[in-house]
Amino acid sequence: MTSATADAPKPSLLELLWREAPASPRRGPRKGLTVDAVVDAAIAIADAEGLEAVTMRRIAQSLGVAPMTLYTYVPGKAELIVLMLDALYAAMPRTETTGRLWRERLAAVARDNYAMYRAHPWAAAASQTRPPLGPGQCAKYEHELRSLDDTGLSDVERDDALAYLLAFVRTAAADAARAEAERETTAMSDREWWESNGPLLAKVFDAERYPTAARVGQAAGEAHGAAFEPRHAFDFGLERTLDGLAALIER
Amino acid sequence: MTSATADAPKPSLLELLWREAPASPRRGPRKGLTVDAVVDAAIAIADAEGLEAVTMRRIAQSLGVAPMTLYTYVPGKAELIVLMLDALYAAMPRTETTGRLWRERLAAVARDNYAMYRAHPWAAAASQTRPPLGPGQCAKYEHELRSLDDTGLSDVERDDALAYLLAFVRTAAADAARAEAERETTAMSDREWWESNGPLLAKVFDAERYPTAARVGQAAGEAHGAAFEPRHAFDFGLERTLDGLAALIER
DNA sequence: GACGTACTTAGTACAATATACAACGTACGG
DNA sequence: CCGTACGTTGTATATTGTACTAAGTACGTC
Repeated sequence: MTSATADAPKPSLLELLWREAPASPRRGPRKGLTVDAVVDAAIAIADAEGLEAVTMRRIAQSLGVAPMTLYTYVPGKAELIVLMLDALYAAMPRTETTGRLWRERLAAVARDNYAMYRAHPWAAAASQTRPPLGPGQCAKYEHELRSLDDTGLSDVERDDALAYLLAFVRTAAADAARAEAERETTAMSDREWWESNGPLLAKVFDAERYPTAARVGQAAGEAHGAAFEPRHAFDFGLERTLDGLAALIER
Repeated sequence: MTSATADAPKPSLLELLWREAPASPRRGPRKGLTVDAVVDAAIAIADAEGLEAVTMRRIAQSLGVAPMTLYTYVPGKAELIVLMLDALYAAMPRTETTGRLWRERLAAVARDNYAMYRAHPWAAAASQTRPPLGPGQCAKYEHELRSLDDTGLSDVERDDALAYLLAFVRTAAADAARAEAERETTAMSDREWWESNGPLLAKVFDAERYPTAARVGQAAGEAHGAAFEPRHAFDFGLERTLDGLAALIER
C-alpha cells in the first residue's frame, strides 16, 4: 500500500437519491458534471434508444467525458438506474382529483402511471415493487396513498391496495412496451407470420385435442386484429382491478 | 464463395418448439445430443444458479461439448429460452377441478402457475404475455381456458380474463423471486439497513410533508415484519383479482 | 506566496458475453 | 470406394461493466 489513503466514505445509494453529498472538503479540480447531468443524459438515451443502449460508454460519450469519469458521480450502473427511476417518479404529472369518488381517483392514479411508463418504456422493465425511498418515490407514494382516503381501509390495507394497483399498471405497461418493441424489430407482420407459419401450425396443432384453445384463440385474435392488443388489456384489466378493490372497499 | 452450398433451411422457432425437424438427409457424423438434452441442461442450470448463470459456455460445459456445438441444435440463446419456458409449461402439474365452482377452479389455476414460477424463479422473469404457440403453451392454454367454462363469458372475454389472471400471477411470482434474490445477495438484514440508513432518512424525509406516507409506510412495515412480504402480496392480490373477475362473471 | 495533498479525470486492462467464421473429421449416397 | 454434406470445435471479434494506475488540478495550510 502506498499510503494510508483516507478511504473515501463513498456515498450510499440513499445519500445519492436525496443528493446529500457528505460535504466533501472540495479539494482538487472542480467537478465538470453533476449527478443530475449524468442521470438526465442516461434518461435521454434510454428514452431515445431503449434501456439496452444505456451503457456507461454511451453516457460518457454523450457528456463528452471518459467512461470512468462517471464513476465519480455514481457508484455503478445499478445505482444509476435507480436514480433514473426516482427522477422519473419525481417529475411525472400527478392528476389532481380531490373531491372525486375513490374509483375515479384510483383510475387517475393508474392512468398517470401508465402514461409515465408509456412515455419511458424502459422504466416499466426496470422498476421494481419496492423501490428505494428516494424523494421522487416518497412524493409519489404520498400522492397515491391520498387517493385511498375516506375508503374506510386500514393503513395496511391501503398499502396493499396501492401496491396491487401499481403492480398491475407496471405489468400492463411492460407488456405493451415489449409488444411494441417486438413489432418494431420483427420484420414480419402478423399476416406474413401466418403465411409462413400457418401451414406448419395447422399440421401440428391438434384442434381435436385442444378445441377450446382453438376456438377462443381464434376469437380473440380476430377481435383484436392482432395476437395481443396492449391498450385493450390495460382497459380491461383496470376495470377488473378497480372492481376487485371495490369488493374490499364497499363491503 | 467456395461452392453453391445448399443453404441449410435452418429450422424456424415453431418447428423447433414442436420438434419438427425437416428430416435432414442424415449425412455426416451422428448427432451426439438432442434439443431436449440442451433444453434440460439449461433448465437445470437456471434452476440451480439463476437465469444469469445460463450462458452458452456454461451449458456446453455441463454437456461436455464445445460452446459452438449448441448452435447446431438451437439457433441462438433467445430461442433456447423460449424452448425452456415451453418445456416448463408442458411439464407443470395441472390441478383437476372439474365439478368445482368457477372461483375455486380459477384459484387452482393461479396457484398452479404460482407454484411453477416459485419452483423455477427464472421463468417468471423470462416469460412473456404472449408466448409462442409451443406444445406446452397450447396444453396449458386449453386446460386453463376450461376453468372458465360455464361462466357465461364470451370467448373473447375468456381470453381477456385468463390473460389478466396469469399476468397477475406472473408479476407476483417475479416480485417474490426478486425479493428473495435480494435477500440472499444483500449482506444486510432489515435491521442493519435501518441502523445504517435510519438517521439519514430521518433527517431527509419530511414527515410533515408526507404524513400519509410516513404513517402507512410504518404500519405496513410493522404488519409484515419486512419491507415487502411476497406471499401476503400474492394472497391479497389473488382475492382481489378473483373479486374483480366475479364482477364480470356474476353481473 | 508556495507547497503538499486530496480529489477529479483519463488511459489501459481484464474478464465475460454471444456468436461469426473456417478448419477438421465423419459417415452416408452414389 | 470416394466425394460431399454435415456435425464439431478452435479461434476471433465486438461489446459489456469496472478495477487499477497514472496524471493533472486547486484548495488548506504554512
